Amino acid sequence: MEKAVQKFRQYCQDNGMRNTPERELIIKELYRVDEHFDVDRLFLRIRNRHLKLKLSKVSIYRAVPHLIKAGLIREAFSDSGAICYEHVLGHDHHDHMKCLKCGEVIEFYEKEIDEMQQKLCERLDFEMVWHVHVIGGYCKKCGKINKK
Amino acid sequence: MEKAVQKFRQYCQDNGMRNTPERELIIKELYRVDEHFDVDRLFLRIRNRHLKLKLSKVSIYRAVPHLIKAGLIREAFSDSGAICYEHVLGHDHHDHMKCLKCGEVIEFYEKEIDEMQQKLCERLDFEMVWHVHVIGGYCKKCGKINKK
DNA sequence: TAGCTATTGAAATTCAATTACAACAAGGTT
DNA sequence: AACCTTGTTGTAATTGAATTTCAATAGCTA
Repeated sequence: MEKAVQKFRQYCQDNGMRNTPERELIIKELYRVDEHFDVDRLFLRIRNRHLKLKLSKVSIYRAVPHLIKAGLIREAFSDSGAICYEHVLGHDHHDHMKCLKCGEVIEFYEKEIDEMQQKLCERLDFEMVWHVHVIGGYCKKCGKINKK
Repeated sequence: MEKAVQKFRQYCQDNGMRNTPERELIIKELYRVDEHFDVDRLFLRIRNRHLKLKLSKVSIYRAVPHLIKAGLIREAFSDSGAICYEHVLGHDHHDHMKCLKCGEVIEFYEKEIDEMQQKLCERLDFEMVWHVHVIGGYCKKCGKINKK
């Protein structure tokens, strides 16, 4: 977590930005829990945990693009309208499955898929910056039966 | 195109729904042009082409889930807030690359990636219903130089 | 410490998408 | 063919995520 704060401080330096308590609070709360989150969820978490401090939701919205550029978080998938993010620091790259019934999110990593993707891009002269690979379906528990 | 209309009529029958001129108009305009589209773009296309007819945008919003279930269209990717759809009928499955500079959308299909994805799901006992695989980056034309 | 300017929070705004509701019409029933 | 049930439509209001505006505030550097 401290690593994340450090990295963001560096990012601020490099980009003529200021390091503010609000941003540090966001990053600390962000990295305190290793879960997918959207802006609203993170906002509520901060509100509940730091009752003394006030932090506007707008500041989180404003911080997100920087956090992404700084390499702290990335978009994971979107969930009923809101974008869900996840940690990057200390996490290997992975993609997601999402159960359409219970909502569970399963992380997966297939080296070979990633490699083929990379080769494909090279073949097409396409310089990949990011990719999203989400699989929707029914998890082991929810199975084929209750598709609803 | 007529095939699409037919298929939707069948879908209506099967689901106790009514076949209306509005829905047929949507499908016809939808299948007249083979392009990615979002609700707003489709709405404007219909408005401009059929000046005499009035069709509410809400009707398109309401039709979309049915068109998806009926197997006529599917979500392709989302583009600055709005969801983009594409034809399913008469199109092989494919995924998308999107140039971050010029916005060009490149369709790709890698049999092996799809197969590995399928195997992965079987291994995890996950019943895949859909998947999204979008690669963002810079196309051949926009190259590495002008990243913005 | 002064001062430039990035950052903040509150409120207003945008924009896609959904919902409420009254009028309408499709299509089976008599 | 008129009737009636009920799915569908359009208008307008509403939701909800995300962005913008703007005045007040506070980092940072000289």
